[in-house]
Amino acid sequence: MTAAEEQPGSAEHVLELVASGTAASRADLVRELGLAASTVSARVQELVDAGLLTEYGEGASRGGRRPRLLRIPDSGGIALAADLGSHHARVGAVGRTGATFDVTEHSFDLTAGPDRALEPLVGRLAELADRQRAAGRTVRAVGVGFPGPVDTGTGQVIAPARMPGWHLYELRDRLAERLGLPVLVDNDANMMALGEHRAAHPGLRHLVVVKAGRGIGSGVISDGRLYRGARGSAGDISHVRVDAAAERPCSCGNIGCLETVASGAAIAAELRTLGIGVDGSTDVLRLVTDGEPHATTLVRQAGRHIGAVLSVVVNFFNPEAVVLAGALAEAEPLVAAVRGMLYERCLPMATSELTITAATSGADAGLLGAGHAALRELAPGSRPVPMTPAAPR
Amino acid sequence: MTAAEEQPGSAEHVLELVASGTAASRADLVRELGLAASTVSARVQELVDAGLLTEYGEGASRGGRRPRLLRIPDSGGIALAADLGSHHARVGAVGRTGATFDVTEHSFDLTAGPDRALEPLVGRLAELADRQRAAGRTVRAVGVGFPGPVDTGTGQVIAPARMPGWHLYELRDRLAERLGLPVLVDNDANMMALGEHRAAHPGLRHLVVVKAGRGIGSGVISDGRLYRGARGSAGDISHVRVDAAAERPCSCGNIGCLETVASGAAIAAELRTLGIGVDGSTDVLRLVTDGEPHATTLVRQAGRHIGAVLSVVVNFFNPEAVVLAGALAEAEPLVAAVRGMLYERCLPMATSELTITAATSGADAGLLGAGHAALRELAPGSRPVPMTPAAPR
DNA sequence: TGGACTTCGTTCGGGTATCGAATAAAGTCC
DNA sequence: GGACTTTATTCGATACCCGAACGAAGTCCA
Repeated sequence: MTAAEEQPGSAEHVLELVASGTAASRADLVRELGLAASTVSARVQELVDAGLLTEYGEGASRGGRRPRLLRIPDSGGIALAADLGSHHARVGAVGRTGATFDVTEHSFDLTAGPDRALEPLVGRLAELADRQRAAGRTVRAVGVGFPGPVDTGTGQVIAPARMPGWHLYELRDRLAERLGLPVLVDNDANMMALGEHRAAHPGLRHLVVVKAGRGIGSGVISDGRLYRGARGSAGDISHVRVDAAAERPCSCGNIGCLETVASGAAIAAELRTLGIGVDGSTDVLRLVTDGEPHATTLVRQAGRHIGAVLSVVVNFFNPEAVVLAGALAEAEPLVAAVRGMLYERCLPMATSELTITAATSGADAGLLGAGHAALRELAPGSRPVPMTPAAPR
Repeated sequence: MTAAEEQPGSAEHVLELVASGTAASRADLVRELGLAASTVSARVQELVDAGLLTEYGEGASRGGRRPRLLRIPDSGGIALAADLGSHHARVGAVGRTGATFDVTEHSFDLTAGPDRALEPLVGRLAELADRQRAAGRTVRAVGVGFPGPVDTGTGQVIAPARMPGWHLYELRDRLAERLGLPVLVDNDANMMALGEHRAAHPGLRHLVVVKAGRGIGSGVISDGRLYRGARGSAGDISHVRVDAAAERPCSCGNIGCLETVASGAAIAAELRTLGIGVDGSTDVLRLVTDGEPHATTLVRQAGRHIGAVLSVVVNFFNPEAVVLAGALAEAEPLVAAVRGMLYERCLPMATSELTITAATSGADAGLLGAGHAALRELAPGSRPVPMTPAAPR
């Protein structure tokens, strides 16, 4: 069972079941969807005709006629995806199956403001699109994860800390205009949550994905869908007050935020005061894996702080899993510290069946989520623009 | 627009729109449901025939034919509701309109264990049922709010603190058996959340209702529906660690929980050490309204502690409203302290349109929620048991 | 080796829910 | 007193889904 709660039998639902590997034949779909075999047969035929689904031979018999296997052809449509960080960008293509193609990482300066940052990004994406088209794949949409708040209704960036010039920038529309493709923009932690959910934990209904990198953010999956909250700011744990952060001023204008003691940026700053030269959170990670004691201590402490905040979240939200993503999540001490804190502080009922783990899709989680979201939202189960003018509901 | 996300046009949805006052005529329903007028007309006719909906004259013209007003007759079915506390029980009847009838409060000892507590409860409910039937109303179901964790699947109580003998007690089935009616049991904070949502804030999608009484609990409405989390323990904020609680042992077996410094029980205990005789949280409330300085200080401090924990919840969950319910919520200093804490600590984005308020349905919130939930779940829009064998889905 | 049974998939007739147009009823407004 | 609104119902037309029947392809065992 997939977690998504769509109309059973919608084209999107069928594609998702096949893409995720949950269903590989019409008979599987009948079981998963709970619809009549005749209905499924008709729906599948439509999708095959539309080129969104392909048959490729037959599977093993289970005591009767062999099933005719279904697959999603990557030629049926891919999305370009970009996972933006403040100083780097990861760019690649994502197919409906969850496969990624042609993933590259570039250094790239978001803090220079939209005017300076947009060009290189558009350039990378346009080149990627060309290469994908040359490989015979249809580019249907673009998904972008941005390291700051995004108004998903308008596609504008909202008051990101430490990134002057971006406030109210219409990132979605500008990219769409330049690339000639529909674009979806969302917060990077939300994209990661979507990616980890689809790639590593489909089936889970309630999931919190924490991104611990230069900054700290989290994306929330509730009832199998991304939860954004009233104003789209759900998932923020970065600006929770932590006693250990005392009076430290935070980029948000408040004091004592979690971010000031547990983010990659904070740890790097602390290491620099100790005379250890580090640049970003990947440097911090490297020091930890090399066994540098100060870095290890600081990372472990960061994990404790994050765990303390998450203990409130886990008691309140009672998720099935907490996934740690971002550069620092690759540091074992951080994961261990979070685990310890959660098991110590949370109610047994909340942790007894809780999975606490590092992201399995690793650095590509954000990319996957962005690509998936774009395909789902912008390239639904039919040709470019369906004739029906967006059913009034 | 109501927040509930049901099949548009389901009998339940229609009844809810009428009950909440959102729709008062067929034309209103057409607008709200987005269905064709003919469809709505047919559906309404069915409901009128079934006695679940009544016409009562005509409304004001809006420039054309006058609408024929629809109303939910309370004779169409009510639920018995009980809001249980550790030392008292509030019992009453709830109609589909949200009206309450014949509400009474009894002292009653849950801590004496199920065998001693069940009889009086059954007695009260049976008497109430008799009176309601004598008044010409059909009793369709029973809803019960229990002050502790409940497995809503089985209707069993789960390991409640300080209430020996209740673990795994099949409260739902025992009551159903004794009363001869379908029974719904859930945690009291959940019931309160449902009640406040329906009665005071329909239309809001994301809502946290905090019950501050003898204990502290919260109920969460997400996407217009009660959110229970993976194992049904969502909404717990009582056992979050608070620095001010230091090493105080908590009923949950851990130390330093919010409950040990901010619950009515904790405040009462503290007052007793000061030589002030108090019994329950209503006593505490009385002292505060009388201006007793120690009580006021303690309550204000409790508000700060609760607010500090809620600030994490508000940042993370980004609700549209935080509603304070339970006895202590009637103390102004507590509400003020929570407000202050949230505005000070949360992100502006999370609080700029956040409503923070005391429960408007007051002491009846839990009753209302229990009644509503029972009617919704157990007495859907038709006669006792529909012929269709619970559509396989 | 050949039936009996299983699994997979399609075809086809029928049921149900909803829609839209036509119609009627009742009122407002100038 | 007509022109236009709003409300409500009636009546085919339609889309969607189901179930039964059937065909196709395989397994299993005597």
